[in-house]
Amino acid sequence: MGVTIKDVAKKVGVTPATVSMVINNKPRISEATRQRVLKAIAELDYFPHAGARNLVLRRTNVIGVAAPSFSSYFELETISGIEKELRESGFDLVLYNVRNQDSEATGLLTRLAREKRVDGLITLNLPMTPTQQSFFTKQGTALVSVEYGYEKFDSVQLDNRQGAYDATGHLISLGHRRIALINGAGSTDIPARDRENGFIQALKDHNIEKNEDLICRIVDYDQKAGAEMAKRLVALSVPPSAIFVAAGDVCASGVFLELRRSGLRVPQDMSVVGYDDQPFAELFDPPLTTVRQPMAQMGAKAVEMLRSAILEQTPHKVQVVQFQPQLVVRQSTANFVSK
Amino acid sequence: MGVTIKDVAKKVGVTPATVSMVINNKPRISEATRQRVLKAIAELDYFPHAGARNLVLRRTNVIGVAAPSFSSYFELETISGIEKELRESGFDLVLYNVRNQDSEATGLLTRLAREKRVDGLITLNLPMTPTQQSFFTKQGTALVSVEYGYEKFDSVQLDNRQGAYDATGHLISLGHRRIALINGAGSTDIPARDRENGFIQALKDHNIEKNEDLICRIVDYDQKAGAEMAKRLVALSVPPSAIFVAAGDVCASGVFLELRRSGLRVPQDMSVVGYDDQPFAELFDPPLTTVRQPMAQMGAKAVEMLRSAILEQTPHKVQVVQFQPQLVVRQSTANFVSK
DNA sequence: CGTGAGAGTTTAAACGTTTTCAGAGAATGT
DNA sequence: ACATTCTCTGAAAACGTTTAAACTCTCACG
Repeated sequence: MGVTIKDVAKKVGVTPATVSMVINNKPRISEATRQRVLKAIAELDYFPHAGARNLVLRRTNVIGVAAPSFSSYFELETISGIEKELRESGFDLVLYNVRNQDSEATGLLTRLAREKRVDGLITLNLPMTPTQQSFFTKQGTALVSVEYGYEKFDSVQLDNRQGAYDATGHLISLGHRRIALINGAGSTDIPARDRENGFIQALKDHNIEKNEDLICRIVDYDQKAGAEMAKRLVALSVPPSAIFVAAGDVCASGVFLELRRSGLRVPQDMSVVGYDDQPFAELFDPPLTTVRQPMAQMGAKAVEMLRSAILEQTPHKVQVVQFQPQLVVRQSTANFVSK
Repeated sequence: MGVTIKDVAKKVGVTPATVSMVINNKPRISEATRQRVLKAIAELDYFPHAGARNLVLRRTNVIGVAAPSFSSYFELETISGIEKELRESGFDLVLYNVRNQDSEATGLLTRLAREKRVDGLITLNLPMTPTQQSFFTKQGTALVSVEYGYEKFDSVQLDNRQGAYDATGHLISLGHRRIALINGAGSTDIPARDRENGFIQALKDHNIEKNEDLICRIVDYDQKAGAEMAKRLVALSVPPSAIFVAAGDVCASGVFLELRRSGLRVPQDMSVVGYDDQPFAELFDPPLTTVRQPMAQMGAKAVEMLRSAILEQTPHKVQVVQFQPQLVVRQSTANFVSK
């Protein structure tokens, strides 16, 4: 059915080896035959069979991207960056939606790697158990992790501590003293932990006492959870004057909804800061002050690191690159006014 | 480096053929050897090399998804549906972001197909030129198109006409007579054309005269374009009392912004209907009435169709499946009140 | 004219599977 | 005991490439 390298070889009156050398730009081919081969390739509309190539070259020019979901802006934007960068280096991208974190994840990813379907892997926002990690190191799989950091693997990280520190600092500089935090709670959620540390550090640096009543931890980062926590905070005998929703903008939207329901105005009655700078953050009423993360760049960087890890033959030296988030001040935060 | 089928054959004291038969559940293997082989496979941690398999089986168990962008909710949700369904049938998914519609797109997609990297292709929201189409038919590539319909290919379509008809009908039933339409304009944009037809049909069915001044066509479906058009509509000597933003919710958000800027309240002064039901539509102030499309289901259906197209050997019979959109009424629409 | 070098091409093995066909025993029937 | 059938396994070719090594020219040089 398909036209093979033999067909073009026969047409030109030459062996497959020669054709192969032309295709791969090998040096010792005369210009005359090169031209004839190229012509035949064009005429026959020949394309090399990727699978056959894999087999002998031991590489696929495919890299895998694994993430626990594709539904959030974070993943979307990062993947977009990855895709673009990959395209330019001639790689294909295969996507893996790794739902639960244990067996299934391992199964899928290791299958990718073991079956030699991919040359390398990028994990996105994906916590790995020690077992999983050791599998990949043992297997020698090239892997770079985005967001999470691991001892043995390259990673592209965000300075979550700093992001939270800046957001909190912004509120403090506006005069707020009672600042609530709504944050993620997962035990494996390192980013959430870092953000919390940044938050606490900012308070400490301004001699504000940490108040456990004002710290909310949620498991699902959705609108509903945000609304619930906002309700709880508003009901406190002395409610906060500002809320930092480190759990993300989606969650912050829930906070907005609940505040409106309670008749509180943003930012006059309550300042709110989000995290992520999702595209809709600007559409909020009022537009949300939030923390932007350079995701497309991170994706591109991850690809760059992965490529060099793949090409490298000397034992790999683990690299960590950290990106800085950026506070985007909009209209959901205002000076504190005492009542 | 990697452990091959030969290694396990040797360990068991049997030939590779036997191991292969065990792996593929071929019938005529004695239970005893089957067990020994399985044991050896587990002990050696053997996984078959995907590339080698491709080569002899002439199939990759990979399908490609091509879309002009991944940034919109539409693509995201559909891909999610595709991924899930694919996973269950043991396929991998490779993503192609096909930016411009001409040469590059053809190049990428045909490469995928010609190099036999994929068993089939799903195009998402991707108009194809006749040249591109004929390439795939000639090549015999299994392909199903989502959103766009083609004579020669299976497709999963949405009844855009009906969606627009319902949205418009909703506004009419609320008493609106001067209804504006903000719609896409691309010459290849069939969905936009269908929505416009649905809009016009609804007017006609209620004896409302079509008014060209109230029909806006935009090229970029973004916030800015939406805002601009809203501005234009508001400035009319007799402005509309309702706007149907068939170009999508993102665009509708621009309309919201502009209306607020002009001091007009939604829905008291202006009813607005969007299209897409993006997750943030519910976060609008007020929550947006819009048209929901069953994207995840469409993705799953596309996979199902593609799979049967791949497996089928008899000359393929083109199938078209149409899904119905659903109007989601929220608070951005209200009864018309004359001033 | 013999030798060596260099350029260009071919030969042949290899990559890791699957599968057809044949072959070796064991079981069955006569 | 012999032919026949059956069950299981092995041998070998095939899939479409790449590449090291070998080969064949042609040409320059002494």
